[in-house]
Amino acid sequence: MAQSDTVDRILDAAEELFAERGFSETSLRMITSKAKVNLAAVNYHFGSKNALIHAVFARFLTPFSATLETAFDDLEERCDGNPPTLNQTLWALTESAIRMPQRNERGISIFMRLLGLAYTQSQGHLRKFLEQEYSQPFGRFMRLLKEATPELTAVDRYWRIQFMLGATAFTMSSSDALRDILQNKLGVETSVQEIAARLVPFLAAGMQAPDKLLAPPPESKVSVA
Amino acid sequence: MAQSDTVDRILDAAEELFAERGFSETSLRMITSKAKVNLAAVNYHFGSKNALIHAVFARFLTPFSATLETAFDDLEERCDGNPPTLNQTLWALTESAIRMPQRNERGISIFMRLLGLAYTQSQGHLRKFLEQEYSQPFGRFMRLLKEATPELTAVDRYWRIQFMLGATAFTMSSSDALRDILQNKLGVETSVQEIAARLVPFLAAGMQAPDKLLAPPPESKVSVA
DNA sequence: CGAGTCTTCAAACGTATGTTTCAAACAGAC
DNA sequence: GTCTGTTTGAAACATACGTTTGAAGACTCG
Repeated sequence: MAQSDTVDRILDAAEELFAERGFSETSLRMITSKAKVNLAAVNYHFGSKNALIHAVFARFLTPFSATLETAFDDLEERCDGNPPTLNQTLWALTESAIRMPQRNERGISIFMRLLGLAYTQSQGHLRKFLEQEYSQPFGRFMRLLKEATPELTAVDRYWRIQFMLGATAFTMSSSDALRDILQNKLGVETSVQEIAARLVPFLAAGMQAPDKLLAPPPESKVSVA
Repeated sequence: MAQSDTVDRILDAAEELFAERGFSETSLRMITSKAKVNLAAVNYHFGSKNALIHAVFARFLTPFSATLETAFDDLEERCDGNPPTLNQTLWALTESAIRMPQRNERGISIFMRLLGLAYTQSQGHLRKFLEQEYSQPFGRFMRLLKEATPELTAVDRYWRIQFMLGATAFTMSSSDALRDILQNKLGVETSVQEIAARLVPFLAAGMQAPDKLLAPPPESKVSVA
């Protein structure tokens, strides 16, 4: 074990536990005992718990954002000049995620869940870290979305992007549990690829829905104030 | 102060702090000092921190589920015989949430955020509590969704419901933060009602999207395995 | 081999948490 | 007014946390 596989053992254990239980609900002692590593190793190798959290994200996000950049490059080249469609953009993102080399078969769903938690748990330091570390591919994705939906106002687009993010992060993050339920209730097996194949059309349809209604449909007796 | 307004002061403070910071990130000392109440009062009146969390949810959720039941009653009566449409069902839910009597103007958004956190933070006790306490209106909502989308297979419907839940829970659980970002970037104010008015069409369109694609669109060079 | 560096280990530190204790203050009934 | 049950108060409890320490171990390279 040349260059301390302690670091990787810690990262593996932390990644899994954070995804399962959240950040503040996971203690360093849980991580180190799952990783079969001494408690002090975390502070020795990473400096602090927060720095460990950052490292967990960086280990996945750095190669992923590289993959994503080349996928976007390919896409824009293929469309030469014309802006890529919404479907193409969403698929470029989805395929980049699916095709990332995974440490294990749960890799994607674990990471989706972590991303969801990052957005949801109010860990100020994490949001700051992600923003300043990965603003470029994120901004590029946003720009592609904008060009693919020129009919939307900036505000409408903003909110619909949030809805997409939510549906994706939520579904992917709990997809293990959901897959199990589905198998028990309906006797169906589902792969991450199939979930993505169902999710993308859902997102695209939502993104391109007709204008927002400011009130409930006319059939309804009650109106919104 | 006849019947101990201590209880309500604690509930108010807890509700607000939980929504702001999450459950495990909020200590009893923060709550009691914000409520200007002795620390021991929480355990005296509620028994434990978990029981306090349950009480915060029950205070909102119990009247809400009653409101929701009558909204569903109204809706089904108005449709006499025919199953309500998807839009009608979603709006019945949304309006019931919006029209709930609020303790203050932030009432809805606080509670939406709490619901999002409940789904998102894996607080086992909370999920168990909510499931066994409010399974009836939830089941009824699911049944209405099923009748409103007879064209979907059970599996498709299952996944799309997850997508809807995700978009909703995620958006609501970070809606304050998102609103702030929006206000800073675009200088727009957004009320919960407006978010809902944008969310419902998005969900309805996604729910009724054309059949899932099993592969990326033909323009794409890469195919899913 | 042995000096020097990097890594592990057990133990402790200081702090914060949820919960308990028990006496004091209070309320309403007689 | 006094008694009884309920509510508050300050303090302590036990436990868990992130982090630090300093010595022991392992490894590299001359």
